[in-house]
Amino acid sequence: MEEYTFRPSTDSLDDPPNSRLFLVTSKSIAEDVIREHFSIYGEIQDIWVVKDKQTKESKGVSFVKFAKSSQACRAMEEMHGKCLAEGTKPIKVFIAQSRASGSHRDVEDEELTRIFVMIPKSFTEEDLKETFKEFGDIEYCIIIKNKTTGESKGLGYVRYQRPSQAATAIENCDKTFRAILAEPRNKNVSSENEYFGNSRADHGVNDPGMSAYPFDGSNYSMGDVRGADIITRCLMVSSRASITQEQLYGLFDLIPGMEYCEVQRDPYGFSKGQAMIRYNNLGSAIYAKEKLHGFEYPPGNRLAVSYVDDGEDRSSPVGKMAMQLVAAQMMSMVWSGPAGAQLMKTGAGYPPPAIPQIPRVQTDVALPPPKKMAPSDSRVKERLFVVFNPAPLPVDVLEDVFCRFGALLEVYLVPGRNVGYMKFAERKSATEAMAALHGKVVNGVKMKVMLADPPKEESHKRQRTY
DNA sequence: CGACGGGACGC
DNA sequence: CGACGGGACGC
Repeated sequence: MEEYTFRPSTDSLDDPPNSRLFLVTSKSIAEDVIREHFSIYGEIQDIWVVKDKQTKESKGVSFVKFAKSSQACRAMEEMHGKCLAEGTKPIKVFIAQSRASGSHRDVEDEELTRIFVMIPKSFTEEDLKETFKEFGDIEYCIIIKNKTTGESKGLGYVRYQRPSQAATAIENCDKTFRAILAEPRNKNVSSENEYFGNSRADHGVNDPGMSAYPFDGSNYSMGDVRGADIITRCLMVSSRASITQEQLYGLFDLIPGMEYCEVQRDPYGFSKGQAMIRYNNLGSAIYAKEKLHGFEYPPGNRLAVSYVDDGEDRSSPVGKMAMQLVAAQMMSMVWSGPAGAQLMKTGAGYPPPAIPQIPRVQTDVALPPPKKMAPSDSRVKERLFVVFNPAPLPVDVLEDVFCRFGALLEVYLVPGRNVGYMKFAERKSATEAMAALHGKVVNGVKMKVMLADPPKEESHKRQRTY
């Protein structure tokens, strides 16, 4: 263990980065004079006038620690070259070198005015400028692109006129941009990089198309549209393997509007492998039939879904034709995707019935309906640690499943491992997701769902500037 | 038992 | 030229 060392709680040396000023003044300038002139720029956490140990005389050097980098930068910009008292020399003001660096070279504006951001691939340089101009005068914006295809890499630089503007952007822009100060271009890779070439650019690890994702239910072709079919809100599900009420409910409830679900039982209480499902609207029933007929659930067990005559009055030929017309339109829409939906909208003269999302998950647990993800700048209140067997589920499936308990912030899969983390903005959402999903199977993948241990406190190598 | 990311610029 | 002190009481 280390010796006990005193760690001040308020100003941790240079936290946040670039929040401390280095002043060169006349030796007659005292702390109170500095405070007088600098406190208007923000919250001063510490002022230290360096003095000779013996004589106690000022060495004409001081440090001023602000709460924020933007405050320190502003003070530097405004105060550099000013005189703090009659007959004293103009002061010099710089951002202090970080204590650890050991260097006493002046920190130049060049290093303080350019930020590096992560942006959507669709962002143009104009988009970038529009987004970041609210924080200050932009000198230029550049997006890093693939040199051959011209495609954006989702990274950009924004150069501001002044350090305080760059600092303000880093402090206040949306967290999803991950804004940090850009490393200066010149002084590049020499010391801390490996000797073997570039590497590190593209680890193409998690290819979603290749992921171990045994069943997604999307490839099963639909049944023919036969005029003789009766179409009802009521469905019969047949399965050779026995399925519990809860499993079936969870599966068919993925389509909104289910109002009845019951597994048929024989006199001994065992499932006969048949169940009745009813939806409160025809569209959902049609959709369920087309999507779940032939669906493998559990994996290897193909479900058969058919319409059941529910005794509803269908005697009117007009009514029957209308229903079948609706059914045919919906199926063509499913076949041809959104374009078909557009055609139908204009062709039929009335808006199509709402089509639920394609069920992407099959699971042995009844899931609540999906909820919105938490805002991306929310604080992480709880993390779940999930172990997958035999292989991780795709991120989009995990988002779909874990978001249903609310406040899901992010899904992170550890590359090359069968584990991942689910970040939540609410503790309750996390614990409810854990209670509902631990030990359960989704798309053939069994999950262990536990509270994550706190991340290991690594040395603050990567400094964040907010 | 399984465990902690992501991001760098043709001079 | 102009660069690194102070000093502490909890889960």
